[in-house]
Amino acid sequence: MKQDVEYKKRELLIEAAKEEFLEKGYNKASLRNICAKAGVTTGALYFFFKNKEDLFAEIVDGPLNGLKMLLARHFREDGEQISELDSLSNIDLDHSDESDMFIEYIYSYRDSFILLLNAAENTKYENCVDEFVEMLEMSSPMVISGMKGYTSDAYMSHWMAHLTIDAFINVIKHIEDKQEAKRKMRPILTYLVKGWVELVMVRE
Amino acid sequence: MKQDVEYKKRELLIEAAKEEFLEKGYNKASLRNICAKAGVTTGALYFFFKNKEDLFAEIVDGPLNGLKMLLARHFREDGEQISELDSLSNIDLDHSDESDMFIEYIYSYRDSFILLLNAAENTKYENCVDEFVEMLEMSSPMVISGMKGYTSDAYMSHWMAHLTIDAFINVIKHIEDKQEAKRKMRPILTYLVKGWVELVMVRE
Amino acid sequence: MKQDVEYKKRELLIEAAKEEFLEKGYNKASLRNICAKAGVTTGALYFFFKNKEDLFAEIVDGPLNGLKMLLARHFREDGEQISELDSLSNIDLDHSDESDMFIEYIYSYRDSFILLLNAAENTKYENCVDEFVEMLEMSSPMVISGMKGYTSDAYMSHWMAHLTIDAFINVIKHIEDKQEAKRKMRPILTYLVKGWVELVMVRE
Amino acid sequence: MKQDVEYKKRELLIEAAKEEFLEKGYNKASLRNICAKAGVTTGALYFFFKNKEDLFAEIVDGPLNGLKMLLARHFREDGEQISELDSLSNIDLDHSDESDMFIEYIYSYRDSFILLLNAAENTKYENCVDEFVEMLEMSSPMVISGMKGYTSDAYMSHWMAHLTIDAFINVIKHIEDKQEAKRKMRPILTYLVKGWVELVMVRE
DNA sequence: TATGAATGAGTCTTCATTCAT
DNA sequence: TATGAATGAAGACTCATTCAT
Repeated sequence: MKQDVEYKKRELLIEAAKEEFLEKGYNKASLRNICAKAGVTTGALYFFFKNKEDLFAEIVDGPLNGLKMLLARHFREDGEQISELDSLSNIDLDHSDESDMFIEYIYSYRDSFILLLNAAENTKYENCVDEFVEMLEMSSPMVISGMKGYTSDAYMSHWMAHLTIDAFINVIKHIEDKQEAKRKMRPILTYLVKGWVELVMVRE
Repeated sequence: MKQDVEYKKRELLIEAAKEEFLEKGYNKASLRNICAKAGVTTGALYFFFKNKEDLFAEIVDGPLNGLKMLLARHFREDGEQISELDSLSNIDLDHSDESDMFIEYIYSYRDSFILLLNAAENTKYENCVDEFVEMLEMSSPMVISGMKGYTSDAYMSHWMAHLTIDAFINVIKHIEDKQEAKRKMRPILTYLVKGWVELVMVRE
Repeated sequence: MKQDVEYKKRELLIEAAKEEFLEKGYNKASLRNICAKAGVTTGALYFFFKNKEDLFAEIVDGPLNGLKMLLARHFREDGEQISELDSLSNIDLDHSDESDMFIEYIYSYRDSFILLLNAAENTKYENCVDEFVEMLEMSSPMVISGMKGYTSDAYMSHWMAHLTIDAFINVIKHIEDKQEAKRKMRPILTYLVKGWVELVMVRE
Repeated sequence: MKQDVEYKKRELLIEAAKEEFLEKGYNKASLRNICAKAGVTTGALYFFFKNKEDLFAEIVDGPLNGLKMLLARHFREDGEQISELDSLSNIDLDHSDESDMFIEYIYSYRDSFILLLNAAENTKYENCVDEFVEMLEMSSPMVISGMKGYTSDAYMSHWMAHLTIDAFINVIKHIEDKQEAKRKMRPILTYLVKGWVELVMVRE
């Protein structure tokens, strides 16, 4: 009973924080406002969270790590799969399933990801996008070098990684409906895969 | 003599402001700090500039408008050129010259553009990128509808515009050397043009 | 115990504010000074009060509204009483009791009223005197038109209202002792009532 | 020629100052604004006027002193006249001519007097009204004591002086047209004179 | 758990005034 | 005469954070 109430206060704070951070960004967001919105006192906030950054982290950290793990696993499996191919023509250009999975995951925490993308300035998360770019960028040489007769162009690898991540970000930011997002993502991804093949892969 | 000194103070303020805005973003940038860095009193800043936003604008507005005008002219000319084509195969995939010109212009005010891209939150410029996306997005239907037998896919037009602008932004943000930037931009642009042709143009 | 101390700080702020506002007027009054006088930090003031105007209002609003209600009731009763008269000669020229009552009320918040009269420039209260003039001015036609054979001169009504209110204001401003104020007010009021009868009432 | 231009600047400053002081009051009036309105630089203002207070004085001091002198002369003559009376019934209740004269004078500098009445807070002129009250208050005993068998009630003398001055002030503040002002003032003055006779004069 | 009073450094901005030119 | 750059103190107000209770 008591616990319910207490738990609720924490939840209320997090919901209020989401709103405030989203509306004003990390810096301009006011803890006072958040407390007021949540109908809670300043002190209470500091019972549940260490400080402003911690409050932000609480909203954002879980989903972000989840996505990182998902991606890491994806890249691992991708590497294993491709290393079994022996011809360029056998590459699977259709990545709809993976794309759908990512969208599925991200959209179940869309609030948090929107926060990460739009309201994380002056936070340790402000460059989190770069991490994803880097993960993608790093994975491609491993994948490609697994193929006979091919090596990857470092620079193009970087830029394709950027474009790919940006494509996801654009979808996440501007399309609210999950199914719609999946649908829109697929053709874009097909185009991007062609980019990887044409620009990044170089015949030795 | 005197004039030199006076002129210098304004310049010093602008230089200090660039540094501070870049380092902390618009919001967190402190006018006190800027004045201190410039070796000037608070009042002096308010002699030269109306307020914080005006100081930021002074750094950023000129270059931004210049680019807008450059782009507007480009799109106009592009439309005229293409409308004379009568076959898809005649489309010029090489946009190196235009690309070089944009890079050339942007890099002559790179400080300002970096500020616009990284430090314009809570400024009237915070969505300036969207304007460029929109300009590009809007220009493509006009260009394509000028070609016999083709029409443009609205959604893909939007996403290609996004990717194209993002590509430029990535270069501007991460490559310091102008010539290097030009060199890197060319193949990316070629790839992007292919995207426009493949994804956006639809046979009627 | 604790409560005493906390309560005191708010009180201290209000007392310091009264002093400062009185001495310098609303505009020139400095919140810093007020806090210093009260031995409190700037933030504390903003915990208790929303802003400068709110601090002023806190001192002044209650007493002012009280007086308005008192007057409203007085005018209502006055109207009822007089409407029962049928001859000018029956008008009661002695308003000592009402006068005493108003003085009594006002002097129990004299600080606040002095503030309203001398230090409310640039405040929403700066024209509060006019409101009282208007109340008085509006009430007289109602009263007079209730009497057979008489109507009121609009212009004289306005000026008598002004003089009447001014008479009270002069007393409040310059006489510190409540009993003294009552005593001084009475003959003045008698004279003023004669003015109402002679100048404002017109035989139809 | 040159002098014309220079003279004009001073005039422009004074006109701009009148506007600004009237609109914002002495404190809130900004010298910068005044200079801007006048199309003149800050330095120029300080060539013509010593400082803010001096600028205000320049607008207000002449008319104010003129009125003081007018009043002083009036009181002197009044004293001489009345001292020749030997009966209360011979007192002239009609002061229209004097009233008209004061109104005439005041309205030829109405801007300045409005400034004195509404915008002189924190100025050495902020209590100038009191001076007039005092002049009037002081003159009446002299006048009355010149009459056989009468003496004046000090307190009532003070309050009648207040009411009389207030009556003028109300007219000046709220009636724009000079002739209208004269007309409105006359009956009020008649009433006030009766007050002086009834309340202030006491049979020995 | 939670309160809420209090901190104090910090924010942007405005101002009357000065002074070398 | 007049400029206009520069001063520097002061203005109201906000903030994340702390702590005795």
